[in-house]
Amino acid sequence: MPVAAGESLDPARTRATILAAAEDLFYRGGLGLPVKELCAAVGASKETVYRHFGSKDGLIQAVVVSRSDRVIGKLTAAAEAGADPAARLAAIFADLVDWLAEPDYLGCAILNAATERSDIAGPLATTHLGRYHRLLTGIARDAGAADPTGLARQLLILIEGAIAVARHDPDPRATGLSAKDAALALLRASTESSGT
Amino acid sequence: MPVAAGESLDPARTRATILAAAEDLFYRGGLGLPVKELCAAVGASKETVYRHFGSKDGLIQAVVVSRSDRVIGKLTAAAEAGADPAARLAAIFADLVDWLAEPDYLGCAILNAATERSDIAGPLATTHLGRYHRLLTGIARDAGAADPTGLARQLLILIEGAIAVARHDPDPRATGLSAKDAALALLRASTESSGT
DNA sequence: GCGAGATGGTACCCATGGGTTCGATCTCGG
DNA sequence: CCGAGATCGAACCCATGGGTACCATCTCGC
Repeated sequence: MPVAAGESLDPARTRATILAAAEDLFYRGGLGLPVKELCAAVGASKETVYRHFGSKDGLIQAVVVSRSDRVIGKLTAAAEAGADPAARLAAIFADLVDWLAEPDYLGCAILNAATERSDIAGPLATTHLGRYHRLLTGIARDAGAADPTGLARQLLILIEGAIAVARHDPDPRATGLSAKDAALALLRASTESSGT
Repeated sequence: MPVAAGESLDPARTRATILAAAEDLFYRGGLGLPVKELCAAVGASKETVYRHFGSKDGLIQAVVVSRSDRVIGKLTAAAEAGADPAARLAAIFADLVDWLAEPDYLGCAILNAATERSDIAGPLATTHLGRYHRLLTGIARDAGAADPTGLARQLLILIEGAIAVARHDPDPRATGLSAKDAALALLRASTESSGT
């Protein structure tokens, strides 16, 4: 299915198609994927890819940014769903558990990219984790935690830890549930000691 | 400093030297390091490297196995140092904090390798985390936790989470300390609810 | 001192893969 | 209906890097 076969020949759409395919293929097979294979998968020519992204490094950067935006967006939505902070946190961890248990789960795409290409993805990973931490801090603050940023740091550690461990775990669901239990226990402990 | 310049020309020693250098260089720059550069760094010829390790993949495998053995060994020693379980756990996390704060800290070499070459290092990472979990389970059991394997899973998540987050954190020490606090809190909670 | 095995150094082979170029084709706005 | 821009496909260029071959040299045990 070529990018522009009988279709609208829309550059923006072409770019989006390539970006989506790259995001998927890079996640599944690593950033070492040859551009040629990406082209074959998406039915695009190398010239088109390089016209839209300049270089493979540019493509990698675009992929990571896109991924981070989507993850944070989805997370923000999940965090706004529940009424009380505990429920919102539980919702976030429930989503996490489901994700970890997916058969083609392969860890955090952003941190994976940072490992493979720290020059490009390292700073993006820092930004990503910063956004993540800010989001969790909001929840911790709403819950009335004594030290919101500290609790948020612990929650972030639990999330990323579960993401890392589940990848090489025979029972990823159990790992996710353990993280969830720990998160709720820490939230409880943090709110008990201070005022409601 | 060539491997066998005026020295003992001992194959085992040569192998160990190459392995140590590869472990260091792979950690700092990733597994993409050309064999040629490793040779230049250690003063060995490619022929020697390939005679000892067969292929670059063989070298990578040997490096990861070596690293896992050393980490588990060091950890076992740290876990046997303290008297009571809480102290042993605190010692493990204290070491962790120091490690995370090192200037050239770059995350867990084994999980990094698994990200770059899951075909080789993936199974080794699973084994590594299994060993880690077993070790923590021992501590949790000694501490009288209600669910030793569950608590151990949480502790492992905290450790690996801190390792992952600290890598892209402007304040890695704070991240390590947060993980330590969380670990001790979870240990306390887990032992309070059951009998001493 | 002498032969076997280990090593360094170098040159080499070749597959891979990023990036470019060019011509033919297609779509769309004017 | 026609030109501008987008696209495909394929050929091409070239740097990189894994792996091999060869040779001189060195060490060590006999």
